[in-house]
Formats: sequence, C-alpha cells, structure tokens
Amino acid sequence: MAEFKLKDKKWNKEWEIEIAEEWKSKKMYKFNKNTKKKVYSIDTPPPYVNAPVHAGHATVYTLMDMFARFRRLVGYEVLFPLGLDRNGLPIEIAAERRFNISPERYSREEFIKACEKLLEEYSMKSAETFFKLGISFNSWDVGTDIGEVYLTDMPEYRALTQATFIELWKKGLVYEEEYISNYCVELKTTVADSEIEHKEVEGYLNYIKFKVRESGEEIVIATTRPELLGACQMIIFNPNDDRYKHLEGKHAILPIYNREVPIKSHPYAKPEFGSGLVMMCSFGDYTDIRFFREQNLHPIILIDENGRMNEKSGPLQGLKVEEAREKIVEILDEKGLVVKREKVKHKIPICERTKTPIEFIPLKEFYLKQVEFKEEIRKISRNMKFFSEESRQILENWIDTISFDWPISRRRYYATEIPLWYCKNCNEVIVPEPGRYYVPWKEKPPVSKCPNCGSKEFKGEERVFDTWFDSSITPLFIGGYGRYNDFFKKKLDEKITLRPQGKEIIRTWLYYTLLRVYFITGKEAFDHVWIHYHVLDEKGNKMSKSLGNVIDPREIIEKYGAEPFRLWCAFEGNMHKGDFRLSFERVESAGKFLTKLWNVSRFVSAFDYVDKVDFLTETDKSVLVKHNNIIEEVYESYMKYEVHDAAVLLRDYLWDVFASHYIEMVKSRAYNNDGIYTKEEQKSALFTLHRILKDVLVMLHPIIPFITYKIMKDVYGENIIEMEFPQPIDVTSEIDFEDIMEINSKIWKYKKDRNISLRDELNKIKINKKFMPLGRDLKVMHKIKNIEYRDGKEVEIE
RNA sequence: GGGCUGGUAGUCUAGUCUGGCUAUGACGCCGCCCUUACAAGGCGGAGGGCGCCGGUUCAAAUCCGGCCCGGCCCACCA
Repeated sequence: MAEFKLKDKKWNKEWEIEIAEEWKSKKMYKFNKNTKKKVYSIDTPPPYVNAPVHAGHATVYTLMDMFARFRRLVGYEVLFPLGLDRNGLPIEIAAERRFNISPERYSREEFIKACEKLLEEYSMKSAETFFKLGISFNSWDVGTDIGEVYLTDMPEYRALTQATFIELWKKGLVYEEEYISNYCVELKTTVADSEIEHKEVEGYLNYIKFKVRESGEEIVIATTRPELLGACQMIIFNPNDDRYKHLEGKHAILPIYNREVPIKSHPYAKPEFGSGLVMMCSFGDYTDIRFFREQNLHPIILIDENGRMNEKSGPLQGLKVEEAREKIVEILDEKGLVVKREKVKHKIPICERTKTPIEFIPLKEFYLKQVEFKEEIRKISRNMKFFSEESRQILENWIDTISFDWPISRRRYYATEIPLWYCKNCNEVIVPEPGRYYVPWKEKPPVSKCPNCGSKEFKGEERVFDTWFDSSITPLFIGGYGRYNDFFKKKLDEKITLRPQGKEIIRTWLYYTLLRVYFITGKEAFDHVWIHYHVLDEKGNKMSKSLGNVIDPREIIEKYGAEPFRLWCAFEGNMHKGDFRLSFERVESAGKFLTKLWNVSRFVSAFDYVDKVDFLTETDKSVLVKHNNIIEEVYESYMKYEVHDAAVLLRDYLWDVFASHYIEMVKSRAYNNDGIYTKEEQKSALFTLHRILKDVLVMLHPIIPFITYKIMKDVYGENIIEMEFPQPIDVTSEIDFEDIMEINSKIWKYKKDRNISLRDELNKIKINKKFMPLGRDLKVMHKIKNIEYRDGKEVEIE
C-alpha cells in the first residue's frame, strides 16, 4: 500500500479559481469548426450586460454547462458560446439616468456615444460570475469566429440583422402600413402584442346621461374611459335587451361635444354590465379596434404621441390621459350629467417594460408578415423535441392567438438601424446589398442617384428595429450564417441542437426565432428546446429587490464555492419541470457530497492502481454488475436533460452503495495485511475500487467539474476533460448487490440493537447458500465466526 | 371565462400513465456512536395516509365524476 495520492484532508474551494484559470489559459474548450466529430450546439440566451448575473442566470447557465460537458464526454464537438445583449432600452434608460441626458435634448450621435461609454464600463462584468462557476464557454474573448463571445451590438451582428431584413424585404415579407398600434406613451414607440402584459387596476365605471335626438328621452351609458367621449361613433345595446329595443336606429347626442351618433343593437353589449348601453370609441381597447373595423366606422383620435389629449378633445386639450379622465367627469358633473360612479376592477393592457398603460394610436410602421405563416410555424415546431413536452403547449397557445402581423420598427436609438434610404424626389426606396452594417441616418446611401428618377437627394431611415428582431437571429449568428456558410449548412445542417430558455419568453424569443429562421432556412431552428422554470427564494417567493430576498450568486460562490452551488443546481430538481428554491442552507447541505467524494477518492488513492485483471471475485463481480446498471441509467438521464436524476443516482451510488457497502466489504482484502487473501483476490479488489471511482468521477464531471478534474489529475494523472463517458464492463454475477447490502444492514442493525461494537465478534449467521462465494469477505468484514449456508431466504443471526 | 400545470410528514420530493408488500428519498428535528478515507462522518428514531366529497374494485396517491386551493399562459366585459 502506497501513500494517499490526495494529500489534503479535504477539498478546498480556493482551488476552483486556479483550475478555471488553467482551463482558460489553455483554451480547453475552444471550438474547432473543422472538427470531424458530430457537433452539439447550444443557443445560449445572451444576458443583458448592465446587471450582475442573478441567481436565475447562474442556475440556468450552470445546467447548460452540464449539458455541454456531458456531450463532450460522449464524443461531440460542443458549440457553447457566450453572448451578451447590449441593444435596446435598458442601456438607453441607464444612460439617461447616469448622464442626465435625453435623446430630445441632445443629438442622436451624442446620445449613442453616452450609451457606448456606459457599455464600455459594464464590459464583461457579468462574465466574471460565469467564469467562477466554471462554465465551459468556448471562449472568453469577444470575436466573430465560431464560438467566440459575441455582442448583439457588434457591427457583424447588426450587419446580420440587417442582412436578414434585406432578405425578407426581397421576399416581400415586409411591408409598411399605417395601423392602429399598441403605443407606449413613455417609450414613445410602438410595441408588439408579445410585449404587452395585463394588469388589474381599480377604476371608476361612470354612468353618464345622454339625450336621444328623436325622442328627447335620457339614456344612461356606463364607461371606464369617459375622456374618449369625443371619440364615440356609436352606441350599442344587446339585441335581446328589451329595455332598449325602441332605440334601434335612433341617435344619441354626445354631451359637451354635441355630436350625433347612431344607436344600434350588437351582441357585444352585455345587458347585465353597467346600464346595458355601451359607447364605442376610438380606441379604448382591442374590442373597439375590431368593432370599428367591422362596422367600417371612421375613428376619431384624441390622444397624441406624447400621451396627451389633442385639439379634437375640446376642453381636455393638453391634458394627460388620466388627468383628462378626471376632468371630463368634473365637467359632466357640473352639468348634472353624472348619475353615479362605481368602483370597478378591470384589466388593462400595459407595456411590459415600463408598466404604463398602452394607448391605441395610428402610426405608420414596418410589419413582418406572420399571420399567414401560423400553420407553417406550428408544423415545423412539431419537428422539435421539447423538454419537457408540456411546455410545447405554451408555444402552441401563443401561435393560436396571433391575429396581427409583427410591427418591427421602433422610434428609439441604441438599436440596429433599419437599412433603408428614400429618394427625396420620388420616394423610391433604396435597399442596400446585405453584408455590411448600415447607419442610414448618418450615412450616404449605396447609390449616388435614384434609379427611378435620377435625383441625387436622399433621406436615410431614422427608425430602428424591435430588439426581438435582433435577438431572434442568435442561432443564425452563432452558427455562422453569412460568415461561414459552409459550416452552417454542412456541419450544422442549418440547425442548432439546443435552445435553452425561460418559459416567459416563449412567445417572444422562441416564437420570433422560429419565424425568422424559418424565413431563412425553411425549417425549424432547433432540434431540442429546453424550457426552464424559475429560481425562487427559500419560501417559494419570487426574488425581488423590494422584498429584500434576493440572493446574489457571487455571495454563494464567495461563501461556499462554485461546486456546492453546482451540486445544488443538480440535486434541487429538474428545472424543466418546476421552480427551484434557493437558500444558503440548501447549497451548504448539497455541498456535503464534495467531502464524501473527496474522502472516498482519498481512500482509494492509497492503493496501487490496477487497470486490468483476469480474475474477479464474486463480490467484485456483483458490484460491477450494479455499476453497469448505473452507467446505463446515468447516460439515459443525461441524454434526456434530466441532470437531477443522474446526480441523485450517482450520489446514492457513491455514498450508499460504493462507500458504505463495497468499500467496507473489501477494505481488508485491499490492504491484505494479514495475507489471508491471494494476490489475485487482492488485485481484483484494487481493480474494482479504482474502476468504479474513475467511472464515477467521469460521470460526475458535468456536474462538478473542478473537483473531478483535480482528483483525476492528482490520482491518475489524466485529464478528465478529454476522457470518454464510461462503457459497461463485461461481467455477470448470480448475486444481486442489493441482497449483499441487505445482509450487511441486518448485521449492523443486529449489533446496534444489542449495543455491540462493530468490531465485536458474531458467533453465527445463517444465509442462503448462493452467498457462499462471498463467505470470506462477510466473515472478515463483520467478524463472524461461522456462516451456515442453507436454502431459506432470511438472514438469521445468533 | 378558457387552457395547461400542480396540491403526498415542519419543508421539499418519488410513486400516479401500466391499481396490490408496513407510502420513497432528502433537509430539518431527536437519541446514540470518534468502527484504521470521512464527526462537513456513521447508526437509529419520531412525524404523513397521499387537497376535499362521492363512485368503480377483493384492493385506490394511483382509475372515474364533481368540487376547493395555488402557479403559469390565454381571452373583447365597456
């Protein structure tokens, strides 16, 4: 017996950073695009740069890292790039605050410079946490080669956004049209349906008196949006509402505005709500928009692009919408026209980002066709495998509800520009060739004179793209579409293997990506979609700053290291099936496994390494059969992204089978100090000890890469990153290792019950005769004087 | 209002599709033990009858019907 090859008594979390540095400096995970291996690729979600990585990110990236590391072990070349999202509103808002500037008061150029300055400051800060967690990204350097860190605002990325836009434009999939848009007053821009949330708010249902022109009678109308009174174009009641049938075809006079509008019956009016009479205005909500279209009514727009009432609103002009709502009630009340006000709760659409109520105003925007492709998207999405299958429903539900094309233009600044110019003379649209990054608002067009009229005066497009228009091409960018077309086509088959993402962005990131990529490649963007749930605090509440229950992953790494956190990620559950609850306590207890693994390895490391044997004892055969089963089950679990199942299997196997039973059973044989075993028998034990440890280390490596790397290196001098996932060993046994464990447990319990030390001798036990080949191991292990072998199943102890 | 989910000890969880041993495991709790890798360990114990009601069955967390509660998504109650 030699010395422990693991000198230290326990695992030290300080080693993690050294190891991470080593991996980084040796470029251990660099992607080789000329590889002969099959490629496994992951479309990692680019986190936004301006916030530190939160617990959710840390967890999700750690799980993705486990997927990546597993695939490397089973022979894939793994494409696992880090991307950073830097486009869009968050950076604009941060810049406005930091430098106290606004795009209205400063030039566009200066405003963008301010954004860039701030971005420089943020740089790669968020990557620091990923690095410490041991995430095996292909590269830590920003670049455009396959696998390098990409930024969504780098010229090459923006050029690809524009190039794909130009392709869509040429295919006739983009058009510009003035429609009623969802409009966020605060952002002063259109937002897509997918960016809208609904919020329940308290408001008033105002009952207002109108006069009927023909009869002079008073009618009462209930509304939550009285400020839109001036935009009313019709009053409706339910066809079955006997109270109002006599009004059909008559006209009502709008108070204040003194305009006549028709009264008609329409099934949309619910007799039981309010007074049963509804005023239809342009536009209080989606229903109104549909109704106006259906009835072919002419809309009157009262709200301007700043969210204020315009000149058509008469006495309300200049007021904000909410102010106008109060004001008009005051005016009506003075005239004695307000019957009553009821408090009501109702849901209103709000902007996902700013939480301000959405207004509906007509704007000219670019649209990408999607309504007519719903069925195709549904069809190709069925070629993808979802983990778990239940999340597919969220996508299908969303596709069901799409009723309008996607508005892709925005009136913002730090984003990808729409690459178009217009002839000032004849309005001809100038479309550049794809490939370069174009900035039309400050660059000259690619032509010197208009191909239509010959004019030399042009105007560059000032609008930019919706951020999702950028984000929805990540698989094309990381796959090298446009830059390495051969690789993208031949090696990737135009598809990325895995899209991992949160379920809350299924209707945006996933859906838009499928749509965009379908228009380019004609097929599904991914083979697998892994939809994850969320990380909550230990009581199951969402982490939020206001609740003060946010756990910063950096704190956890600082306190426990990356490995306990990674173990927690795996042990906590399968994230595609439910939420995770995070607490320091949970991480700490998950981390205990490291100590166990370290000690087991330390023990085994003391024995001479035997990597081949001609003879195996029955005990060893039995445990190796069990071992083969574990290899198979762990492999299957990893293949299904069920890292949790793999982790639990391995933990229980190492701890409760290998350490508690097998090691205890062969200790004496491995030492063989008294020479009661033959050399062959001893070698059989040494082989089995090393073989199981080595295989378990490899199987655990995706979950806990640092400690397994260190142990493999120190004990066996091998680089675990380059090893292969274990193969089953050619062995059979008549004895189920579970039965052996049962005998051991019975004997331990027997001694415990009688308060006998484990070292004390037992006179006699009776066991089934099939266990005869284990006799000596059992005798030595439990200090049994006599074993009687017989037919019965039970274990008897005397 | 619709859809999808889930409801098992103090907490989390397996089992439910394919009914059947005394309902799995973990954390925590309690008690005992330093057994030559490991007290960041080992051994043992207490604690639930599976959201509620009814049905099918020799037998139900498991199948059927209804209801209640939570989460997520969707939806035109002004």
